[in-house]
Amino acid sequence: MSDLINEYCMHTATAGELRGQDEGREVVLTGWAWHNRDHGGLIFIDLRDRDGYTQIVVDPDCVSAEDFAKAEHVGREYVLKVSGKVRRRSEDAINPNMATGEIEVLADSLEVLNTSQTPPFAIEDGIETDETTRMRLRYLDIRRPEVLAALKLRHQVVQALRAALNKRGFLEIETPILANSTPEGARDYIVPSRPNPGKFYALPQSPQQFKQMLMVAGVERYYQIARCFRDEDLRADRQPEFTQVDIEMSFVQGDDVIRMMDDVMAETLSAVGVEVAFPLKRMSYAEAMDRYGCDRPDTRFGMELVDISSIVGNSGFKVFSGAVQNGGVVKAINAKGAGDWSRGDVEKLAEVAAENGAKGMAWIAFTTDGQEKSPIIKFFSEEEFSALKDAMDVEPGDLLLFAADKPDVANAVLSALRLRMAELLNIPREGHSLLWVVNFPMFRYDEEEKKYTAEHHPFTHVLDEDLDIMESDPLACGSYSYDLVMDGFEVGGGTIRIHNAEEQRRVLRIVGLSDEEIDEKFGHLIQALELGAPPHGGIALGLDRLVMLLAGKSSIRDVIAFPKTSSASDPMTGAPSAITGRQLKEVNLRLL
RNA sequence: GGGGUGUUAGCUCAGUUGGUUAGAGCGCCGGCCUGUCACGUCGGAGGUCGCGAGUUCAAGUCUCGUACAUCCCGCCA
Repeated sequence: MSDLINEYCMHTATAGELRGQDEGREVVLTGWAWHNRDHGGLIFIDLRDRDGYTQIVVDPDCVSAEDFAKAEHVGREYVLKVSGKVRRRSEDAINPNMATGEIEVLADSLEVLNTSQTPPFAIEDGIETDETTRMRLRYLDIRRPEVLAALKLRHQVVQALRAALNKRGFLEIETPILANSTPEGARDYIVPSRPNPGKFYALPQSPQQFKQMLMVAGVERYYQIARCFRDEDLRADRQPEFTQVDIEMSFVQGDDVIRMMDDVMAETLSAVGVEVAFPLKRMSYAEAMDRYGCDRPDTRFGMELVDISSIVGNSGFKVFSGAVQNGGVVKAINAKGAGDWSRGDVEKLAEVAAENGAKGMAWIAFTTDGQEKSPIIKFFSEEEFSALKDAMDVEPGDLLLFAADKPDVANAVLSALRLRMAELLNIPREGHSLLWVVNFPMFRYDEEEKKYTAEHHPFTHVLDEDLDIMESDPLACGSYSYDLVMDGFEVGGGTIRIHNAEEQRRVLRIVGLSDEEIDEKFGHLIQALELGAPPHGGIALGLDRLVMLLAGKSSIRDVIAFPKTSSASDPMTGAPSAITGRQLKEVNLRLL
């Protein structure tokens, strides 16, 4: 393989591969001039390609006067072809900070393949240039080693996943990009159909229905590196188009897919040098909510939520006792190391609580010199306060933060505070922590829409033991569902699907569809289930997020070759842009 | 749709209570330099302070609006 890198092209070696053992080799290198150090009578050019860089020495005794003159005028990012001999550097000239620092290439000829304007930002790691500028000239940005490294890592992850799936008998199959609008879920990107005036395709939010059809088709094991589209507002970890590793398999039940993915992920992470203990730990959705207030907990640190409703539920502090009496809970976290914070700094945290729906945020500080500070201690009896301290494992230097509200609000508030405190206290979060969060509830109740919706999606198989209570008590139904959580991010999610047409109808009725709507919108799916659908299930990995975390980046833009800005535009190409009146007319559209 | 932050030289930033000709580092251009590797050294150029209004004798600085970027909430089955 490595020999083939230097075939079919101008160079005979890459700038990053030369070492001491290559001494004496006659080589031709091509690449970009990174630094040009002109000493008057001797010129050093660092020549960079995608592998690394090598120092070129241009000595007037070894090249023609013409080539030496060319070398004097080589600017940043000039494209060069250099022939010469690999030479071991003298001891005092060895650069230990450079992979190729033991050698240099003494040029015997130099050709400028192309000149370059001076780039607006340095082509090197660690720059702080505004992202818009980098994205406008993304091809320059990708020349920077750290950006290219992220794309290389992405490639390795994809290849490792493919290898792991291939050897387990999965077939890689492509599904349509021009698909149908889905009635529920995110907003679709829509594409007008010229031969069908007034009708539109939708770009797929995921190949969900197609992959289920492939199972009905008898493919048995399928995967796809699938581009997906959602027309919703962006975030650091959300782009309008993103990539899922979409996986589906037949004749599975229960935790079969989880067990398969444990092996696939073990092989994939190992291939990129990340060692994690497999099989991964599993945690029920209920336990994740209870301990972390969140269905995608970052388990690299503690500061877990503690339910203290039974301790303070009858206390004199009306906020706490009132919350419990109204069916709510009182939970708290212990932020160790924040006990000496100023009152002002603590009160600022209340903003985080408020953003997440809290009406206020109670706190108790235990200073390192043994004092207890808080506006609320006076409301507790000695027994209550003592039991509280026991429950929260209090020591001097601790700060307790409380949330008293409906369970979902209290969880959301403390989950956000937990993450914020980890950040503010610089709690170490090195390495990676992966786990499965399993058994999500099948339904949740949407207060605004006044109806039930599917927690994962309406194709999820209800737990066998809950099938009988689906209509009578939907919220009590569990499901065969699993999220792969890594470092506090959902990097994958899947379910065992419904393969029984009648169960599928029942679920769709519960989420508010009439029989007519079911036939209209999901008729093809129901029919497929009626034509011999095997039991099946699968998962989709968020490739961008997975690679982002493995690359240690904080935005998926850093692991996408050509990402979009937060307004979903591309500064390089200018997309999206206006189209001509003729184009509009051809697809029967008129702008408002 | 809402909130926070930002926008000054090619890049990263500073710019005091509103007050003379808006600064620095890096980069760039020119000269010198045979062992540098963030080369060194001497000299030089480079600005519609995002855009538009307003207040004022006077606006980079204050007010309002707006554009773009970024983070978050809503949204993302």
